[in-house]
Amino acid sequence: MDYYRNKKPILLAVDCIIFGFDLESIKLLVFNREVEPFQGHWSLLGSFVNPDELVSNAAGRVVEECTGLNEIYLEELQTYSDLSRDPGARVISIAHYALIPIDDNNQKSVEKFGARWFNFEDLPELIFDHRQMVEDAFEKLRRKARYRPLGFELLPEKFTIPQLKKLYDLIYRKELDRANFRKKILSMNILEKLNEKDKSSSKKGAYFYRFIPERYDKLIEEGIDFKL
Amino acid sequence: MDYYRNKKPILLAVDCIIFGFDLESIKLLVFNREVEPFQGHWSLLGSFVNPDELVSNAAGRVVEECTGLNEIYLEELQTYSDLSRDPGARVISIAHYALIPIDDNNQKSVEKFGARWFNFEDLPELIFDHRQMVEDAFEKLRRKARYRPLGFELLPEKFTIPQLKKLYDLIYRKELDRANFRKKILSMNILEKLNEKDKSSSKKGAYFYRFIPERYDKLIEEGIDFKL
DNA sequence: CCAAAAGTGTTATCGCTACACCCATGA
DNA sequence: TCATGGGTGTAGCGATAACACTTTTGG
Repeated sequence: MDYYRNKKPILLAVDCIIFGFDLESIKLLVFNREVEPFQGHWSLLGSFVNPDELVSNAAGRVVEECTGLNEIYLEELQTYSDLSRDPGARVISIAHYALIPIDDNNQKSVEKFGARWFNFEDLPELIFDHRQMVEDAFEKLRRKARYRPLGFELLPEKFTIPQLKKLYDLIYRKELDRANFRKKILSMNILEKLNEKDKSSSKKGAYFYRFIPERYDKLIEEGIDFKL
Repeated sequence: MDYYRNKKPILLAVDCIIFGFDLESIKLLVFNREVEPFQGHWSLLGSFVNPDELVSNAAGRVVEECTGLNEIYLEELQTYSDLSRDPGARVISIAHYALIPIDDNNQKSVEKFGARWFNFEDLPELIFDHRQMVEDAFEKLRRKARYRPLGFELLPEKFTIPQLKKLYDLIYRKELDRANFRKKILSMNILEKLNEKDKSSSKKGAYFYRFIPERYDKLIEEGIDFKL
């Protein structure tokens, strides 16, 4: 309490909304809080911002600590500053959201760290205003997916068109037309077809594709309209 | 310096990128800094965030102090946290941008406050990273104008279609087609034609319109595509 | 052989672009 | 009457939506 005597400090934190995709469903990474207040409750991953680091670095640090990944899509969402959002102290949080393809590697890191992937449709109760943050982040993700091919950030190196479509079905919360989706995606010229099939979900099998980074980057600069 | 002894504090501020439109050109509100460092240089309007206020309130307060307006479009842009962005101290700034229709009333408030509208095409040098903030804000404005009819926030109650087109010409940095612009706008059903003409810019005169708030709000919820 | 998913083709319609054209009026 | 900016009409094109059809292969 000494700390508060002369000047009530504003503590600055980051919280990360970490989205993942395992080729089946969209997931959210949360972890079981180890400290009071609200020990044992589910929470987004967060941290205070160190006095000598960038805010974006603080967010990157949090994600890396938990997943082992450090070259992922990470973007600032917005600031949350309600006076009573954290009952323990006056903490202003700058929320960030991240996109991660879930694979066995980072699945392990996550477990070691004590975090857990929840189905996005079926989240547990979260502390503070974290639920609101998640909803805001998802809205932004949907919006942004319209003018930037964000979907790819959530997919592994190799993926099939049906898998990609599945992801967009979930982001847009509606079933897109198979045929039209395929045509639209292929017309963008950012995909390379591989000589390999994924047979896990059908007898015929679906060709794997990978995206061509140069084309992808070019597209982002030009700010293509990605309506599906 | 006592202050720094135990804990290096992070100071939290807001800076406001205030866009205006006077039916001729887009303008930016800046003011001549009264305190060191950089006294006498041009700067965005800003303030430290008080310990007991919302970040968004801090931004609203800044805008109101200077323009007298308090029900304007105001939105968070992003955080700027470079360690050396402000040579005087470690200040993290959460930039906001605002949209204001310029009229005689607020023109006066602005002058009284010692601020000044500059043509957006012809800005003076700004301190710190304020130039970067302005560019980021304008980019966001352009982006956002595509899926939300932001233009109206910059116009007075009554305006003509050519005036509205002029504004979009400037936002998109290209001359749109008169005929198509008109059709697109009118097809959205958010405008009401008035029985009054503006004769200031042509012999024939252009009808005034005003927008219908209910329709406008509905449109925003539905998230209409506003590509022009 | 058949069910089920992958992949291709076809058509009608909508919206956008690029114009050409008409209208009103002050100088 | 004519130059000027406001306002309207339309043909052509390209993208999209909807849906039918073909292909592949394990069970």
